[in-house]
Amino acid sequence: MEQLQNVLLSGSIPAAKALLGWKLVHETDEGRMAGYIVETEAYDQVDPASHTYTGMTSRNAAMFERAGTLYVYFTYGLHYCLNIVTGTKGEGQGVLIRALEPLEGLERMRELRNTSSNLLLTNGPAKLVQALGVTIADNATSLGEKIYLEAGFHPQEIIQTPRIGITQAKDELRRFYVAGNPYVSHTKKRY
DNA sequence: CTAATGATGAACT
DNA sequence: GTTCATCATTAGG
Repeated sequence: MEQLQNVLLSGSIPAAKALLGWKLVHETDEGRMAGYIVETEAYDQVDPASHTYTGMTSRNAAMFERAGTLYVYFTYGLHYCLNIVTGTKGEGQGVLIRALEPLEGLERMRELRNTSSNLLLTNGPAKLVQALGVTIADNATSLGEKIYLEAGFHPQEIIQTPRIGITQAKDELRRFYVAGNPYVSHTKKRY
């Protein structure tokens, strides 16, 4: 975890890669939900697609905090997504968690997501936030409170691609995922 | 199977 | 008024 903090400090791109395989845990009153991180994207202040590109606003302020802060934002009028802030305080960068492989609390996740398919539980940034029961109230809190990371597995192969759902800087290779993992977003439905 | 679209609100020009 | 780091559903082939 010492190691992890150093990687988070080193910048969003190495952090996005290093976070793959870590277990993201949320302790709630309804139980513990957890999953391996299998897909991420890196954002920083020199990136036109980043919320921090044009500077600090009331929405993105958490991204300018120190590494390990959580940035939860509301988008498209109905969805929330979760980032882990990277870099030093004031840099405005972070890693978007795009997909998890569900591990613990599946029952509760299916309830929150209103689906019976495990594959569709957490294979997208807004989906995993809903499945884990994360809310806007968690914005600007830190890893180590109700939400934290535990050591997981070491990915065998990591694929790097352009990011998803953006129009700016669409050719920058800032998306990373665990090769062959069925819970990666935009995977064909197979159930 | 793939493509189009509606939901729904905050931030920005 | 337009854009958006999205998703579920519907229409089409």
